[in-house]
Amino acid sequence: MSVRTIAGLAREGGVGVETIRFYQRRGVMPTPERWSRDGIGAGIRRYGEEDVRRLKFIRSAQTAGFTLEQIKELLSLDAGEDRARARVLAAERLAALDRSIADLEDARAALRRLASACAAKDIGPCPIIAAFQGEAA
Amino acid sequence: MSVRTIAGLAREGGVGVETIRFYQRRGVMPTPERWSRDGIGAGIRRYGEEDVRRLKFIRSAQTAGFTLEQIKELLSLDAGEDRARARVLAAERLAALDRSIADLEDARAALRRLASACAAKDIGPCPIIAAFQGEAA
DNA sequence: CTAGGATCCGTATCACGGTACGGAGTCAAG
DNA sequence: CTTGACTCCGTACCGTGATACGGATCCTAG
Repeated sequence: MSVRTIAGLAREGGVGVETIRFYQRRGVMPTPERWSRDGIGAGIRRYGEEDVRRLKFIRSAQTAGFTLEQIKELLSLDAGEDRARARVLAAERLAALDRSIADLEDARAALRRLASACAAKDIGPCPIIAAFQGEAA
Repeated sequence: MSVRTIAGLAREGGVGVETIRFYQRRGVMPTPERWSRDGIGAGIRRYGEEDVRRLKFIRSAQTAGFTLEQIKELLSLDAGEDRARARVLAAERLAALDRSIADLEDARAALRRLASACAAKDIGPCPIIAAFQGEAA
């Protein structure tokens, strides 16, 4: 299983074929040469372990909140060994991540309060709006 | 300051005028009647405290990850006092919120590891890709 | 009463991350 | 050597949440 077609790569990465083609257009996944054994036709592109790793990296980085553009930069930095820039990107994303987590935790707390308030009494309006007021950033 | 124009409402809510009009089209903000003192022209829409609260609620709910569609439903439930449905929505969102927070925390841990690994040594490729591999959901 | 801002409204455009479609080329099994 | 699945490619379209534009209308200060 060291060489696969685009469908195999997609399966291993847990994405659709179209998504990989989309990533190729965006420059975050490489577009390997077509490869035909007999040299007659144009052949079909083949993908290896490296591509699987790259695809998994992309999906991970996405859950960390990186955009495809940032991921592209990260990958090119990795290749180019520009460590300073990579550190800056990582630090920025870390700060953003901290903010996002804090926001979500605030939201969760507010929503929890709302849910118990709503469960507590069965008459009158559910205090959804009231519970959220003043929570805004 | 109990009556304001759309620009005033936008300012208080920390959004643009166009955003409010967008919310009106989406049905999450009301479109009050035009109001002219002399009854001659069509007049201009006026907004009050209730609208400010509603707008703030929308922004808060958005940071909790609700979509505009869900917010619209939440607001209509609040008006209609359908507590059971409101609880279901809240519970669903709470679960999704927990998952999101866990994802972000995982990503943060991975990124932290990466950042220190990258800072530790100044030779060779920055282990960005390596650090993320295997972290994928 | 006029000049200037604001407002109103429809419609267009944007960014992001995909998803879908259709026709032509390619490959592998029977 | 045909058949059927898969690939390649361009291009169109989708949902979400805005943001921009431009002409008509409206309001208010001077």
